[in-house]
Amino acid sequence: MDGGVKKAGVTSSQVAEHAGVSQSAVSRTFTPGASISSKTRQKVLASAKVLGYRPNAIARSLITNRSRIIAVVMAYLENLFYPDVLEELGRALAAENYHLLLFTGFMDRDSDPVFDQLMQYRVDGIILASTSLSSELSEECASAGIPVVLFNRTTERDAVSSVTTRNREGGKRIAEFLVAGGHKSFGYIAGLENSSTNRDRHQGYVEGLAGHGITEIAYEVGNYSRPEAEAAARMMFSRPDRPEALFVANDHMAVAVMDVARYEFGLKIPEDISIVGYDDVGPAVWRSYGITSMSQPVKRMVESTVDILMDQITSGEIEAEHRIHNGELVVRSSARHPETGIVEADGRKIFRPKDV
Amino acid sequence: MDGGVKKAGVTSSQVAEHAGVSQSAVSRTFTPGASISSKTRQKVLASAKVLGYRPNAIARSLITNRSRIIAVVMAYLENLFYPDVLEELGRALAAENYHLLLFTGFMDRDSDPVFDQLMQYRVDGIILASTSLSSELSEECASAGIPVVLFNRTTERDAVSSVTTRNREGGKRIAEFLVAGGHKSFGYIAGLENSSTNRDRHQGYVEGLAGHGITEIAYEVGNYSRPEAEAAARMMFSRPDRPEALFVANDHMAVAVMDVARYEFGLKIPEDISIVGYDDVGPAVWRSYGITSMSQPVKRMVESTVDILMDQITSGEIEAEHRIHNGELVVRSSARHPETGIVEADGRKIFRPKDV
DNA sequence: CTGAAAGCGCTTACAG
DNA sequence: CTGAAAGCGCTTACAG
Repeated sequence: MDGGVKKAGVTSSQVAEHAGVSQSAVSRTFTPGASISSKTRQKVLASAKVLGYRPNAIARSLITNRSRIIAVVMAYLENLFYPDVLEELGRALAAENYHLLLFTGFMDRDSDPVFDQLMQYRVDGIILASTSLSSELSEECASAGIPVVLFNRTTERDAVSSVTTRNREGGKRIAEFLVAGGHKSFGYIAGLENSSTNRDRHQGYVEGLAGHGITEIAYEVGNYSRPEAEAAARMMFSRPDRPEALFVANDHMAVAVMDVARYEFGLKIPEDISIVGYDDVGPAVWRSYGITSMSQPVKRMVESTVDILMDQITSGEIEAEHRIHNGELVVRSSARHPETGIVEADGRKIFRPKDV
Repeated sequence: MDGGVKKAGVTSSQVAEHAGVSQSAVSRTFTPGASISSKTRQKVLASAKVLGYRPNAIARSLITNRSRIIAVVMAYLENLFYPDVLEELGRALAAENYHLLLFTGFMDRDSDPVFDQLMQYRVDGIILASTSLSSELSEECASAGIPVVLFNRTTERDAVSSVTTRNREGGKRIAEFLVAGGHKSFGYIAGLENSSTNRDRHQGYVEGLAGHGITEIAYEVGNYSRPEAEAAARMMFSRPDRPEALFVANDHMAVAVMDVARYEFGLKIPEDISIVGYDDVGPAVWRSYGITSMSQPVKRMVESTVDILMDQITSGEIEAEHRIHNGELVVRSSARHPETGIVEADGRKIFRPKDV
């Protein structure tokens, strides 16, 4: 009965003694690429097994100055896009033998304490995947010599690496789609107004519509939050000039907007109103919603993110890099279809106008 | 231009030199409760600020034998219940000054490599919040002297701490509700058949129905996966003896089942079929689904989990503890309402039969 | 309250 | 290929 007492944890010295070799030999056995004879190695491995030895990653970190830990800051996970990203990150980092220290659940912009924690753990890299964290934080990290990648956002100054999709082109594509669908009046429900994703998507939408001589766009703000999106939708649908076509800045909000449209205003989708979203995530795919939505290729975005990090960690060079991926406008049933421009690809319907 | 070069990181010795005190004094300044004069403390703090010093948590861990890291193993995040839990855990652990090392994105039962990682980082505690991990793993951890809490599941032998809700009572309550609603035929769509949640919910359901002389229950398996739940629903709805009332083992599956019912079989909910779920999470609340569902009090469950962990860490005693919370059957529109037993509480409709 | 010193469990030149 | 030794950046008795 040794239950209840925390085992001391067996050390390399104990293994060394048991195997009749030096502590160095034990260390080399567990260091890939270290020079060690197979015979010694076998002896060590055998003893390690008997004693239940595992190298202490903490001690290793201290001396190598590498923690093999990547911090991921993700303020909220309600939007299924983020859990998706997180799962993919878990996979990708594990494949590189890195671990994921998650910072989530604080809902503020007060990121200084977070930063402090990151620094104390000497993380090897940082992924900022939340739209509501300060740009300062990221630059602070970068200037501390820790590789940082912004996921799905950028900062004004582009001193920090980022991975995004062509949000402006996405907004524009959506405008083209809605115009091609024969809609006459347009609206936009914004996300966080000072986020780069919202800014770019909105700008592209405005430009796209302007290209067809349309300059009036009904506008409400949902701040990427479900309740706020509902409120925005109520405002939008109460307008005397309720638009025929609505671009909602992400799917998380679009779902809420559709529910308000159907169950509070009795609107039929897409007969009474066409709705297009962004992210192509979770509920967007479900039959109840079937949202026509710009996709963001999560898997490739995550790959790029980890790529940049690994590059910077191994090279020691921190040079800002910006990887921009392409999305597709996946066509489902939440918006009227245009007569042309819809093609089949990978079993999905995609909007690809000829002139693009 | 020092960009590109990883800064060495300033140490306590450097701060000591700068402040003209011993390295011990610096350490004491950053150790809450250590005996240090306010004067020395101020000097140290000033120097630390100038130099940008932060204690190295890795070095601290090595000597204190406390990493202040809790590992959370959560195989998949698709079911919004888990991101919810994760966010809450992030908050609760941060409040205790602990950090969250997340293991996710591997979709198998092969948890041995995970275990190895956990051990190498000398985590202070482990939360197992995924239904697909082996019971072995958890006992292995426990026997290694690391506090482990199973979240939302139990094992046969109850040597490992757990936090759950009364799943059997929940299943029973659902049976009572459906019987009270006047349904005559019943079905069940199971989650992972060997998971404790599924076993208990199913058992309670069966017992509850048996109490009313009902022993025939149409049965399909959805394994807590969306595509499998869809397949199960198709089987269920194709039966000549399609049940009037269906209990789906969690909301994640219930959403999929509702979509299949409505859009593939043209069934009206709840007119043609009543559906009840479990978890009371995310989409359950949305108007498109409005699922009548047993709630699991995530916040309180998380509090209990962190509580148990903190107790065991500080006391050094690892004694299995089982906390069981109560849920409520939250009544919405996915199932026919009984004439009596529905009460209002906290602005929600709850099913609470008198004789319970 | 303060400092000198030992030591946490490793990695890695260095010399053989 | 191997071992003795230094050292990573801290905490914490110990003595004053």
